[in-house]
Amino acid sequence: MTQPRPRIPEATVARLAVYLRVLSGLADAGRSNVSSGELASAAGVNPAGLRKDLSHLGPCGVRGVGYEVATLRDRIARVLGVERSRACVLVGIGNLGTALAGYGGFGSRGFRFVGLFDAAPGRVGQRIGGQLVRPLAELDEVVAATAATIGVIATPADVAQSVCDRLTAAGVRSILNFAPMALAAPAEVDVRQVDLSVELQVLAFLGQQRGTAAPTTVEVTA
Amino acid sequence: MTQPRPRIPEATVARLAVYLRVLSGLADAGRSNVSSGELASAAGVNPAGLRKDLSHLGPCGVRGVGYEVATLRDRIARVLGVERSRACVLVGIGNLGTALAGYGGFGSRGFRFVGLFDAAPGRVGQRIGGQLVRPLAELDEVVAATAATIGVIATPADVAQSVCDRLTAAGVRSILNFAPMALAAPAEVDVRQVDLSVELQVLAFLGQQRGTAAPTTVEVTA
DNA sequence: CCATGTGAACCGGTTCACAGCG
DNA sequence: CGCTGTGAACCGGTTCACATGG
Repeated sequence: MTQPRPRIPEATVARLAVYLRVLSGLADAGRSNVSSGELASAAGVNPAGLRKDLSHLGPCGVRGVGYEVATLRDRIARVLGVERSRACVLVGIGNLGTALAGYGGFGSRGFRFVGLFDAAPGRVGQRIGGQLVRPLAELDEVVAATAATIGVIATPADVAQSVCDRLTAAGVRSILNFAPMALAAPAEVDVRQVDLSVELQVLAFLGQQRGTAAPTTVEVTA
Repeated sequence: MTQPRPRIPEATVARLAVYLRVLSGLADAGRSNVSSGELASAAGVNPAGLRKDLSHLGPCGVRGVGYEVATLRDRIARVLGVERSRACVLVGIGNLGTALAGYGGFGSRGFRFVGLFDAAPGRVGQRIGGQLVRPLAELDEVVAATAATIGVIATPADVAQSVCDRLTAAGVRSILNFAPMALAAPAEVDVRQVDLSVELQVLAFLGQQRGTAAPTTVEVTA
C-alpha cells in the first residue's frame, strides 16, 4: 500500500471519536467551518492537543481560517472506519444490556447488534428494539453466520469469564466488558474494561481529597 | 494532622478500587494470604506495578511471604473512604439509569442513591429498587436535605448540560456523566465522562488496525 | 531463599511556544 | 494578521532491576 500508516495513538483515537460526534452535530446545525479553539471547547480538550491529534491525519485545515466541517468529519469517519458496518453480539440482557441494545448512538457510529444473548429462559424470546433475545447455545452459530468480530459482555461477574471464553472460541476478536472482573483472553483478542463502580470510587476519592486538602479551598498554595 | 498525605496518583486510585474488589472476593472465599503475583493476575495488572501502587499506602506486606488479605483489604478501604456512606443522586431513569439504580455493586462500595429523578411524567412515581422516581423540580430540595455530593447523569445528550447546571447549583461537587457530550462545569466540580460508543469505536479501530497491520499475524518483527 | 519495596530508566502522552502559510 | 501544524520541553505513569529484610 502507498499509505504512510502513521500509527495513531490510542488516546488520540478516543478523542477523534469525540470530535467526530461534535462535527456531525455542527454539520447538522448547518455550520460549514470551525476553528480548533471552538471545536476543542465543544469536545472538552485543549486546542493545541486537538491540532496535534488532527496532525496524525495529515494537514486537513486551512491556516488562518480553520477546518471545513463536512470535510473533516468525513476524513475522521474514514480513518475510524465508521463507513463499514460492524457486527456485534451482546451477551447479558439485564437492565444494562437492554440499555446498550437500545442505545441509538451505536447505529450511527457503524455498529449493529446482530445477536442478543441471555442465559435466563425468562429473557429468551423477548424482543428488544426489534431484536430477538436468543439462548447462549446459539452463540457460535450466530457469530459464524454474521462474522461478528465484536462482543459485548453485560452479564454478572461470575459468568463473565465463561462468556469471554465462548466468545473467543466462536471467533470474536474484540471484547467490551462491563462485568466488574478482569478477563483472561488470548493475546490476539483485545479486551476493554468499563467498570462503573470504579469510576464512582475514583470520583469520590478525588472529591474527598479535594475537600480535606485545603479547608479554605483555593489560594493556599500561593 | 500527623498523616503524611502522600498524594496518591489517580491511576493508582482506580486500580486500588479493583484490588479492593478482588481482596473482598478472596476474603469471602476464606483466603488469608496472597502474593503480589497472584493478586496482580486476578486484577489484570503487572506485579511490579501492583507493588508500586501499594507502596503509596506505606509498607503493608511481609517480605518473603506476601499480603494478609483482610488487613490489606481494610487498609485500602480506609484510604478510599469506603467506610463513609456517600449520598448520590441519579438523573435520567431510562434503561441505563435503571441499570445503575439497581446495580448492587454500588452499595457495597459505600454509595447509596438518595434520589432518582426524571423529567418524563410517565417515569415519575415509578419505583426502582425501592426508590421513588421524583420530578426534577425536587432536585434542589433532595440534594439539600441529604447533603448529596455526587450526581450521576444518565439523560439524553441534549439535556445533559442543563442537568449539570442544576446539579452544580444544588451543591453537588462531583459528577459522573454518561451522556455523550462534554460538560462545562465550574472548576471546583469534578466531572468524569464515561462514553460507551467511544469505547466501542476505539475497540473497533484497534481491531481493524491489528487485522490489517500484519497479514501473517505474529512473528513479523522477529 | 523468597517476595516485598523502591530508585532509576523508560515511554507515551500533554503542553508550550513558535514557525509556516493562507 | 490569524490560525494551523509541529518540534521540543515537560510530566505522569509504567517497567525494570535490584536492594531489603523476614
